[in-house]
Amino acid sequence: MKQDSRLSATLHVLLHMADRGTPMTSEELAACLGTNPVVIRRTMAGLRETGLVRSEKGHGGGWTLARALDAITLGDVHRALGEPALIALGHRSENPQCLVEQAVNAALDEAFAEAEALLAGHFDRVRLSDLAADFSRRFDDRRQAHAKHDKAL
Amino acid sequence: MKQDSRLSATLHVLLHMADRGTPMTSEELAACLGTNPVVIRRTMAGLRETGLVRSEKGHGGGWTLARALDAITLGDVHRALGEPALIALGHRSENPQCLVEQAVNAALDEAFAEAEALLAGHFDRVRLSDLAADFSRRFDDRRQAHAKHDKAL
DNA sequence: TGTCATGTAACATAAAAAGTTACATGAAAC
DNA sequence: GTTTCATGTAACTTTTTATGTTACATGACA
Repeated sequence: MKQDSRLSATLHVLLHMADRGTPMTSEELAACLGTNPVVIRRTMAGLRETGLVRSEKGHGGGWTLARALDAITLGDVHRALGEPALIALGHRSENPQCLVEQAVNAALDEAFAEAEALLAGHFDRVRLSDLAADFSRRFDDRRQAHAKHDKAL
Repeated sequence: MKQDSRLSATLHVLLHMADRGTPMTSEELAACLGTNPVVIRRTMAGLRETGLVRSEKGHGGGWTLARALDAITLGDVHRALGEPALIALGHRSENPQCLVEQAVNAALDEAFAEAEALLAGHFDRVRLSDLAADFSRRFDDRRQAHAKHDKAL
Protein backbone atom coordinates (compact mmCIF):
# COMPACT_ATOMS: atom_id res chain seq x y z
CA MET A 1 0.00 0.00 0.00
CA LYS A 2 1.45 3.30 -0.98
CA GLN A 3 1.25 5.75 1.88
CA ASP A 4 0.24 9.36 1.65
CA SER A 5 2.95 11.56 3.17
CA ARG A 6 1.36 14.93 2.50
CA LEU A 7 0.33 15.48 6.10
CA SER A 8 3.84 14.73 7.30
CA ALA A 9 5.36 16.98 4.65
CA THR A 10 2.97 19.82 5.35
CA LEU A 11 3.56 19.77 9.10
CA HIS A 12 7.28 19.83 8.47
CA VAL A 13 6.93 22.83 6.20
CA LEU A 14 4.63 24.73 8.53
CA LEU A 15 7.02 24.36 11.44
CA HIS A 16 9.91 25.65 9.36
CA MET A 17 7.78 28.61 8.31
CA ALA A 18 6.94 29.40 11.90
CA ASP A 19 10.55 29.07 12.92
CA ARG A 20 11.64 31.51 10.24
CA GLY A 21 9.10 34.26 10.85
CA THR A 22 9.64 35.93 7.48
CA PRO A 23 8.17 34.63 4.20
CA MET A 24 9.76 31.48 2.80
CA THR A 25 9.70 30.73 -0.91
CA SER A 26 8.45 27.48 -2.38
CA GLU A 27 12.01 26.78 -3.39
CA GLU A 28 13.32 27.09 0.17
CA LEU A 29 10.51 24.93 1.54
CA ALA A 30 11.07 22.36 -1.19
CA ALA A 31 14.73 22.21 -0.17
CA CYS A 32 13.65 21.38 3.42
CA LEU A 33 11.80 18.35 2.09
CA GLY A 34 14.07 17.45 -0.77
CA THR A 35 11.30 17.86 -3.28
CA ASN A 36 10.11 20.15 -6.05
CA PRO A 37 8.78 23.69 -5.50
CA VAL A 38 5.67 22.93 -7.51
CA VAL A 39 4.80 20.14 -5.10
CA ILE A 40 4.91 22.72 -2.32
CA ARG A 41 2.66 25.17 -4.14
CA ARG A 42 0.21 22.44 -5.02
CA THR A 43 0.04 21.17 -1.46
CA MET A 44 -0.13 24.62 0.12
CA ALA A 45 -2.95 25.73 -2.17
CA GLY A 46 -5.45 23.96 0.05
CA LEU A 47 -4.01 25.51 3.19
CA ARG A 48 -4.29 28.97 1.69
CA GLU A 49 -7.97 28.48 0.90
CA THR A 50 -8.59 27.32 4.45
CA GLY A 51 -6.79 30.39 5.78
CA LEU A 52 -3.92 28.57 7.47
CA VAL A 53 -1.24 30.26 5.38
CA ARG A 54 -0.82 33.28 3.14
CA SER A 55 1.21 33.64 -0.04
CA GLU A 56 2.78 36.74 -1.57
CA LYS A 57 4.15 37.12 -5.06
CA GLY A 58 7.18 39.07 -6.18
CA HIS A 59 10.28 40.22 -4.37
CA GLY A 60 10.32 39.29 -0.71
CA GLY A 61 7.31 37.11 -1.32
CA GLY A 62 6.68 33.54 -0.27
CA TRP A 63 4.65 31.70 2.32
CA THR A 64 3.78 32.76 5.86
CA LEU A 65 1.62 31.29 8.60
CA ALA A 66 -1.73 33.04 8.90
CA ARG A 67 -2.33 31.92 12.49
CA ALA A 68 -0.34 31.25 15.62
CA LEU A 69 1.00 27.74 16.10
CA ASP A 70 -1.33 27.12 19.02
CA ALA A 71 -4.31 28.01 16.85
CA ILE A 72 -3.66 25.24 14.32
CA THR A 73 -4.32 21.56 15.03
CA LEU A 74 -3.21 18.54 13.06
CA GLY A 75 -6.89 18.12 12.26
CA ASP A 76 -7.00 21.57 10.67
CA VAL A 77 -4.11 20.61 8.42
CA HIS A 78 -5.60 17.26 7.56
CA ARG A 79 -8.89 18.85 6.57
CA ALA A 80 -7.10 21.55 4.58
CA LEU A 81 -5.43 18.78 2.60
CA GLY A 82 -8.83 17.47 1.61
CA GLU A 83 -9.23 14.89 4.36
CA PRO A 84 -7.32 12.08 2.70
CA ALA A 85 -8.41 8.62 3.85
CA LEU A 86 -6.82 7.55 7.13
CA ILE A 87 -7.43 3.84 6.79
CA ALA A 88 -5.50 1.89 4.20
CA LEU A 89 -8.08 -0.86 3.77
CA GLY A 90 -11.22 -0.66 1.71
CA HIS A 91 -14.12 -2.60 0.28
CA ARG A 92 -14.29 -4.45 -2.97
CA SER A 93 -17.55 -2.77 -3.85
CA GLU A 94 -19.99 -0.36 -2.28
CA ASN A 95 -23.68 -1.32 -2.18
CA PRO A 96 -23.16 -4.95 -3.12
CA GLN A 97 -26.11 -7.21 -3.89
CA CYS A 98 -24.41 -10.14 -2.22
CA LEU A 99 -25.54 -10.45 1.40
CA VAL A 100 -22.21 -11.98 2.38
CA GLU A 101 -20.41 -8.95 1.11
CA GLN A 102 -22.89 -6.70 2.89
CA ALA A 103 -22.08 -8.45 6.15
CA VAL A 104 -18.35 -8.14 5.50
CA ASN A 105 -18.65 -4.46 4.65
CA ALA A 106 -20.68 -3.78 7.76
CA ALA A 107 -18.15 -5.48 10.02
CA LEU A 108 -15.20 -3.68 8.46
CA ASP A 109 -16.97 -0.33 8.38
CA GLU A 110 -17.61 -0.57 12.07
CA ALA A 111 -13.97 -1.30 12.80
CA PHE A 112 -12.73 1.39 10.45
CA ALA A 113 -15.09 4.04 11.76
CA GLU A 114 -13.92 3.38 15.30
CA ALA A 115 -10.23 3.73 14.43
CA GLU A 116 -10.82 6.68 12.16
CA ALA A 117 -12.73 8.52 14.84
CA LEU A 118 -9.96 7.90 17.34
CA LEU A 119 -7.32 9.17 14.97
CA ALA A 120 -9.35 12.19 13.90
CA GLY A 121 -10.01 13.03 17.53
CA HIS A 122 -6.32 12.77 18.29
CA PHE A 123 -5.55 15.08 15.39
CA ASP A 124 -7.98 17.65 16.71
CA ARG A 125 -6.31 17.68 20.10
CA VAL A 126 -2.72 18.12 18.93
CA ARG A 127 -1.59 21.64 18.03
CA LEU A 128 1.38 22.70 15.97
CA SER A 129 2.68 24.42 19.07
CA ASP A 130 2.93 20.98 20.69
CA LEU A 131 5.16 19.81 17.87
CA ALA A 132 7.21 23.00 18.09
CA ALA A 133 7.72 22.40 21.80
CA ASP A 134 8.90 18.87 21.09
CA PHE A 135 11.27 20.25 18.49
CA SER A 136 12.70 22.71 21.04
CA ARG A 137 13.24 19.90 23.49
CA ARG A 138 15.10 17.87 20.88
CA PHE A 139 17.12 20.95 19.97
CA ASP A 140 18.21 21.49 23.58
CA ASP A 141 19.01 17.81 23.96
CA ARG A 142 21.26 17.91 20.95
CA ARG A 143 22.97 21.08 22.18
CA GLN A 144 23.67 19.51 25.55
CA ALA A 145 24.99 16.40 23.90
CA HIS A 146 27.33 18.53 21.82
CA ALA A 147 28.49 20.54 24.83
CA LYS A 148 29.27 17.32 26.68
CA HIS A 149 31.14 16.07 23.67
CA ASP A 150 33.16 19.29 23.36
CA LYS A 151 34.02 19.26 27.04
CA ALA A 152 35.33 15.73 26.74
CA LEU A 153 37.85 16.79 24.09
CA MET B 1 -4.77 6.67 -1.87
CA LYS B 2 -5.39 3.29 -3.34
CA GLN B 3 -7.05 1.07 -0.80
CA ASP B 4 -6.17 -2.51 -0.22
CA SER B 5 -9.28 -4.67 -0.51
CA ARG B 6 -7.66 -8.04 0.05
CA LEU B 7 -9.01 -8.39 3.57
CA SER B 8 -12.51 -7.61 2.40
CA ALA B 9 -12.19 -10.01 -0.52
CA THR B 10 -10.75 -12.79 1.60
CA LEU B 11 -13.45 -12.55 4.25
CA HIS B 12 -16.07 -12.70 1.52
CA VAL B 13 -14.49 -15.80 0.06
CA LEU B 14 -14.07 -17.55 3.38
CA LEU B 15 -17.71 -17.06 4.27
CA HIS B 16 -18.81 -18.48 0.94
CA MET B 17 -16.56 -21.47 1.51
CA ALA B 18 -18.03 -22.07 4.93
CA ASP B 19 -21.55 -21.74 3.56
CA ARG B 20 -20.87 -24.33 0.89
CA GLY B 21 -19.24 -26.97 3.04
CA THR B 22 -17.71 -28.85 0.10
CA PRO B 23 -14.54 -27.71 -1.72
CA MET B 24 -14.91 -24.64 -3.95
CA THR B 25 -12.67 -24.08 -6.92
CA SER B 26 -10.71 -20.90 -7.50
CA GLU B 27 -12.96 -20.27 -10.47
CA GLU B 28 -16.12 -20.44 -8.37
CA LEU B 29 -14.65 -18.19 -5.72
CA ALA B 30 -13.40 -15.75 -8.35
CA ALA B 31 -16.94 -15.58 -9.72
CA CYS B 32 -18.21 -14.58 -6.25
CA LEU B 33 -15.87 -11.60 -6.34
CA GLY B 34 -15.98 -10.88 -10.05
CA THR B 35 -12.27 -11.39 -10.38
CA ASN B 36 -9.70 -13.79 -11.77
CA PRO B 37 -9.03 -17.30 -10.38
CA VAL B 38 -5.31 -16.57 -10.15
CA VAL B 39 -6.00 -13.67 -7.84
CA ILE B 40 -7.81 -16.09 -5.57
CA ARG B 41 -4.98 -18.61 -5.56
CA ARG B 42 -2.43 -15.91 -4.91
CA THR B 43 -4.39 -14.45 -2.04
CA MET B 44 -5.26 -17.81 -0.51
CA ALA B 45 -1.66 -19.01 -0.62
CA GLY B 46 -0.91 -17.06 2.56
CA LEU B 47 -3.97 -18.49 4.30
CA ARG B 48 -2.94 -22.01 3.43
CA GLU B 49 0.50 -21.53 4.97
CA THR B 50 -1.10 -20.19 8.13
CA GLY B 51 -3.38 -23.19 8.26
CA LEU B 52 -6.67 -21.34 7.81
CA VAL B 53 -7.61 -23.16 4.63
CA ARG B 54 -6.67 -26.29 2.72
CA SER B 55 -6.42 -26.84 -1.00
CA GLU B 56 -6.82 -30.02 -3.04
CA LYS B 57 -5.87 -30.62 -6.62
CA GLY B 58 -7.69 -32.65 -9.26
CA HIS B 59 -11.29 -33.72 -9.57
CA GLY B 60 -13.49 -32.61 -6.71
CA GLY B 61 -10.65 -30.45 -5.51
CA GLY B 62 -10.67 -26.82 -4.47
CA TRP B 63 -10.55 -24.83 -1.27
CA THR B 64 -11.97 -25.71 2.14
CA LEU B 65 -11.83 -24.08 5.53
CA ALA B 66 -9.37 -25.77 7.88
CA ARG B 67 -11.01 -24.47 11.06
CA ALA B 68 -14.47 -23.67 12.32
CA LEU B 69 -15.75 -20.15 11.73
CA ASP B 70 -15.61 -19.35 15.42
CA ALA B 71 -11.94 -20.30 15.53
CA ILE B 72 -10.89 -17.67 12.98
CA THR B 73 -10.72 -13.96 13.77
CA LEU B 74 -10.37 -11.04 11.40
CA GLY B 75 -6.93 -10.60 12.93
CA ASP B 76 -5.96 -14.14 11.88
CA VAL B 77 -6.92 -13.35 8.33
CA HIS B 78 -5.14 -10.00 8.37
CA ARG B 79 -1.96 -11.60 9.61
CA ALA B 80 -2.24 -14.41 7.08
CA LEU B 81 -2.34 -11.76 4.36
CA GLY B 82 1.01 -10.46 5.55
CA GLU B 83 -0.27 -7.75 7.88
CA PRO B 84 -0.77 -5.03 5.29
CA ALA B 85 -0.54 -1.52 6.72
CA LEU B 86 -3.76 -0.33 8.36
CA ILE B 87 -3.01 3.38 8.28
CA ALA B 88 -2.97 5.18 4.97
CA LEU B 89 -0.62 7.95 6.06
CA GLY B 90 3.13 7.73 6.31
CA HIS B 91 6.32 9.67 6.80
CA ARG B 92 8.42 11.37 4.21
CA SER B 93 11.53 9.71 5.56
CA GLU B 94 12.53 7.40 8.36
CA ASN B 95 15.43 8.45 10.61
CA PRO B 96 15.62 12.03 9.36
CA GLN B 97 18.49 14.30 10.41
CA CYS B 98 16.17 17.28 10.59
CA LEU B 99 14.90 17.77 14.15
CA VAL B 100 11.68 19.28 12.86
CA GLU B 101 10.97 16.16 10.92
CA GLN B 102 11.85 14.05 13.92
CA ALA B 103 9.27 15.91 15.97
CA VAL B 104 6.66 15.50 13.23
CA ASN B 105 7.38 11.80 12.92
CA ALA B 106 7.14 11.31 16.66
CA ALA B 107 3.78 13.06 16.86
CA LEU B 108 2.33 11.14 13.94
CA ASP B 109 3.75 7.81 15.09
CA GLU B 110 2.05 8.23 18.41
CA ALA B 111 -1.28 8.92 16.78
CA PHE B 112 -0.91 6.11 14.26
CA ALA B 113 0.18 3.56 16.85
CA GLU B 114 -2.88 4.35 18.95
CA ALA B 115 -5.30 3.91 16.05
CA GLU B 116 -3.53 0.87 14.71
CA ALA B 117 -3.62 -0.83 18.09
CA LEU B 118 -7.33 -0.13 18.40
CA LEU B 119 -8.04 -1.54 14.97
CA ALA B 120 -5.81 -4.58 15.46
CA GLY B 121 -7.49 -5.22 18.79
CA HIS B 122 -10.89 -5.00 17.20
CA PHE B 123 -9.82 -7.46 14.51
CA ASP B 124 -8.71 -9.92 17.14
CA ARG B 125 -12.08 -9.82 18.85
CA VAL B 126 -14.27 -10.35 15.79
CA ARG B 127 -14.70 -13.92 14.55
CA LEU B 128 -15.86 -15.11 11.18
CA SER B 129 -18.81 -16.70 12.98
CA ASP B 130 -19.91 -13.18 13.95
CA LEU B 131 -19.98 -12.19 10.30
CA ALA B 132 -21.82 -15.38 9.40
CA ALA B 133 -24.44 -14.62 12.04
CA ASP B 134 -24.88 -11.12 10.61
CA PHE B 135 -25.26 -12.67 7.18
CA SER B 136 -27.98 -15.01 8.46
CA ARG B 137 -29.81 -12.09 9.98
CA ARG B 138 -29.72 -10.23 6.67
CA PHE B 139 -30.86 -13.35 4.88
CA ASP B 140 -33.89 -13.72 7.13
CA ASP B 141 -34.68 -10.04 6.80
CA ARG B 142 -34.70 -10.30 3.05
CA ARG B 143 -36.88 -13.41 3.14
CA GLN B 144 -39.42 -11.68 5.36
CA ALA B 145 -39.44 -8.65 3.10
CA HIS B 146 -40.12 -10.91 0.13
CA ALA B 147 -42.88 -12.74 1.94
CA LYS B 148 -44.53 -9.45 2.81
CA HIS B 149 -44.22 -8.34 -0.78
CA ASP B 150 -45.75 -11.57 -2.09
CA LYS B 151 -48.62 -11.33 0.33
CA ALA B 152 -49.39 -7.82 -0.84
CA LEU B 153 -49.90 -9.02 -4.42
C1' DT C 1 10.73 47.20 -17.26
C1' DG C 2 13.15 43.34 -15.59
C1' DT C 3 13.39 40.08 -11.89
C1' DC C 4 11.35 37.25 -8.53
C1' DA C 5 7.74 34.68 -6.84
C1' DT C 6 3.32 32.32 -7.00
C1' DG C 7 -0.58 29.81 -9.94
C1' DT C 8 -1.62 26.17 -12.80
C1' DA C 9 -1.90 23.08 -16.57
C1' DA C 10 0.10 19.22 -18.68
C1' DC C 11 2.98 15.56 -18.68
C1' DA C 12 6.34 12.02 -16.69
C1' DT C 13 7.69 8.75 -13.10
C1' DA C 14 7.20 5.31 -9.41
C1' DA C 15 5.07 1.98 -6.66
C1' DA C 16 1.51 -1.17 -5.42
C1' DA C 17 -2.80 -3.64 -6.09
C1' DA C 18 -5.20 -6.10 -9.31
C1' DG C 19 -5.86 -8.59 -13.52
C1' DT C 20 -4.17 -11.75 -17.23
C1' DT C 21 -1.70 -15.35 -19.77
C1' DA C 22 0.86 -19.39 -19.91
C1' DC C 23 2.41 -23.47 -18.37
C1' DA C 24 4.00 -26.95 -14.84
C1' DT C 25 2.33 -30.23 -11.26
C1' DG C 26 -0.54 -33.40 -9.06
C1' DA C 27 -5.00 -36.03 -8.28
C1' DA C 28 -9.16 -38.23 -9.59
C1' DA C 29 -12.09 -40.33 -13.29
C1' DC C 30 -12.58 -42.95 -17.29
C1' DG D 1 -2.43 -45.12 -18.49
C1' DT D 2 -4.35 -41.29 -20.38
C1' DT D 3 -7.52 -37.62 -20.07
C1' DT D 4 -9.50 -34.11 -17.37
C1' DC D 5 -9.68 -31.04 -13.69
C1' DA D 6 -7.69 -28.26 -10.33
C1' DT D 7 -3.99 -25.94 -7.93
C1' DG D 8 0.97 -23.57 -8.06
C1' DT D 9 3.56 -20.07 -9.84
C1' DA D 10 6.14 -17.10 -12.85
C1' DA D 11 5.89 -13.30 -15.92
C1' DC D 12 3.60 -9.66 -17.78
C1' DT D 13 -0.05 -5.97 -18.29
C1' DT D 14 -3.28 -2.70 -16.51
C1' DT D 15 -4.92 0.65 -13.30
C1' DT D 16 -4.61 3.89 -9.83
C1' DT D 17 -2.54 7.27 -6.96
C1' DA D 18 1.07 9.91 -5.12
C1' DT D 19 4.86 12.33 -6.53
C1' DG D 20 8.02 14.75 -9.55
C1' DT D 21 8.96 17.78 -13.61
C1' DT D 22 8.54 21.17 -17.33
C1' DA D 23 6.56 25.12 -19.19
C1' DC D 24 4.39 29.22 -19.09
C1' DA D 25 1.04 32.82 -17.38
C1' DT D 26 0.23 36.28 -13.67
C1' DG D 27 1.23 39.58 -10.31
C1' DA D 28 4.44 42.41 -7.18
C1' DC D 29 8.43 44.87 -6.08
C1' DA D 30 12.94 47.11 -7.15
